[in-house]
Amino acid sequence: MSVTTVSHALNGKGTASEATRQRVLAVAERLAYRAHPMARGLRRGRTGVLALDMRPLDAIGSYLPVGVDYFVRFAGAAAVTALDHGLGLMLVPDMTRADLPQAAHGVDGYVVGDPLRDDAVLTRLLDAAVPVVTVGRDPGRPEFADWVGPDDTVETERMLDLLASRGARDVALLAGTDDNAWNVDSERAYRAWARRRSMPARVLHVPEAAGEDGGRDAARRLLTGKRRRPDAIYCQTGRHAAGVLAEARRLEVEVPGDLLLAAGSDAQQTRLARPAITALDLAPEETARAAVELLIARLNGDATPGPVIVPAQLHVRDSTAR
Amino acid sequence: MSVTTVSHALNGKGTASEATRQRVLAVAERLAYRAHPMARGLRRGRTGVLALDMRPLDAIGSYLPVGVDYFVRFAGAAAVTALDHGLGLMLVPDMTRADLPQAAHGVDGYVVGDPLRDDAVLTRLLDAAVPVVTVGRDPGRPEFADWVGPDDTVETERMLDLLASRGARDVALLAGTDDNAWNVDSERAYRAWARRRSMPARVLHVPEAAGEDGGRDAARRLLTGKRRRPDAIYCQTGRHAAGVLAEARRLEVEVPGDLLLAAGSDAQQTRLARPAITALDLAPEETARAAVELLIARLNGDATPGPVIVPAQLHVRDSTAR
DNA sequence: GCTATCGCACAAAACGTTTTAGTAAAAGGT
DNA sequence: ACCTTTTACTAAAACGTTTTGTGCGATAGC
Repeated sequence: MSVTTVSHALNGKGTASEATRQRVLAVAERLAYRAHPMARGLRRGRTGVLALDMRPLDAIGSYLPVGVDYFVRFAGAAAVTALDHGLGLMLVPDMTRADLPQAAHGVDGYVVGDPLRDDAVLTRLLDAAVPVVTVGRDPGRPEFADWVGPDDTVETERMLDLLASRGARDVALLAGTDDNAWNVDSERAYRAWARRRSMPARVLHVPEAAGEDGGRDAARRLLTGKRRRPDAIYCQTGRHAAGVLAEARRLEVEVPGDLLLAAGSDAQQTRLARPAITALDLAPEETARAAVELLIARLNGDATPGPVIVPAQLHVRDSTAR
Repeated sequence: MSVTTVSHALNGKGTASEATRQRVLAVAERLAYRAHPMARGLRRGRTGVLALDMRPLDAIGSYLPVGVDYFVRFAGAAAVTALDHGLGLMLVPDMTRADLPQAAHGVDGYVVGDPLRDDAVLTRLLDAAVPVVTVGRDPGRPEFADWVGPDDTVETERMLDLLASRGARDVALLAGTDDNAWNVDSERAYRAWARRRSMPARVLHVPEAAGEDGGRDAARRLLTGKRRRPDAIYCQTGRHAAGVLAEARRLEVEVPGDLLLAAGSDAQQTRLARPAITALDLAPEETARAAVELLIARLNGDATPGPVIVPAQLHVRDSTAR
């Protein structure tokens, strides 16, 4: 029996008789035979591996855009989804490094997390004609539609409406400094919302990396400054929110009594804080699944349906109780 | 110029004159040429990819042996270490699945997290003669020496000594139910320590998956049972400890006044709890680095130095203040 | 001046598949 | 009975490297 026949039988490709096909399958099963992945890859031009590049993985602990548990939930779900499609998922810590492992060039496609404006990694991949899907759009690339994520405008409005419905009349925004769609679109939505309600907009920018300390500093400025104290603070990140809460307590500003508090992304900090902090759960599992599936669709040449919007889930907690 | 010469020049293998070598390198640089990873892999028999299998990744959030942030820090550090050696790191959610991606068979070696006794995944890999390193030993395989992790006996004693030095005379142990080395060795160390001090051993087993609720239940039993209330509780997992703390507060048992509390693994729960909980930081980054490097040594045929012991770091916090 | 030795470059084989282009034999149509 | 189509299988090419072995001119040794 020729190798061709075997290959055909195993892949269901050629015109083999049912008898031979079964015979091949039986023997393959018995020998626990598996096609050598690299030989197959070489021929087919496919590795069977996707890459996940969520920024500074080497800086974990000190800095992560949307928190530690977001990453785990995302990476886990992405790996499982890839597995469901017979693919592997490779972690690429830092695409910008020159000495990228050989393997990083051999993957079939990339999922890139939270691109910055005109993101360098994205540029590199697009130039190399590598299929790529991002989580959140690149603010500098409006024409790039292969992204997955929440509709930041809608979600921001939803949260602001909640705060308003709980009595907030003067909401301050505590945003990050990264130039990504999340920050940009959320701030724009906030300003538009404020304008519609003739509410003066007040935005503070705190580096994501500043974490809880950054939140504390910002809270001090907002709560003790000369200007009238806001009756609600909306923080983009959960860690900033936790910092704000700690500082409010220190200043004896009651949450939620004197101040409503909410976060734009859920994290352990928001869940474990007392009072627990109302937050948007950005649905990392859903997002990861959608991203991997969009990427696979792209690989298969399926017509891609532009961006995939994954709705966030609003967890209303004690920090916004009436 | 022949392909042979180019290959030799790029890999520094053959006998090429310095002149040609430089010429090849220059052109390769200009064209941004990179050897096709799969073709290279096919020939060399190496993929350039390592696999990381830390149990049920699909169950993340609901269950993880040592917590969410342990996983991130471990995976991140492992990926970076692999990168430093020019290798990629693939996430394998579940080795026991039959439909494992092709790619999972093509990797050069495996890092397997916290094996259970006579671990099925480990058996499978060893049978297939795939190089593998585990995090923590397999309790059913004393002869298997390619593992990396803490010396659970030493660390347990260190923690118990701390509790004793802070006045504890009756320490209860709250262990997990997974049959892995961490649980097994810690419990054995605890019992030996108790015997040496003529202290009655009291061990409760709570499923890792039970999380904080499991900790609460156990605390209720320990603190309200007929038997004399212990003056210290040592929990293996941070989440159990957080549950114990919450229940103690509910029962108006003061921590650390009436009860000392410590955890065998650090987590956000232990850091964020009030009072913050004394815990062992199992040094995921160090461990990951050591595991990847041991695996690479194995791949290169270096004489492996048996298990690599990575000391934990003891974070003394308010839950064990005098 | 003849033969080893050496330095340099290259042709060809090998890695293990998939795919293309066939070739016989059997079946079908007139 | 002849031509065409279908069926069942296979030889060979291709994928892009690395490695092995070979060739050839130059230098060195005697």
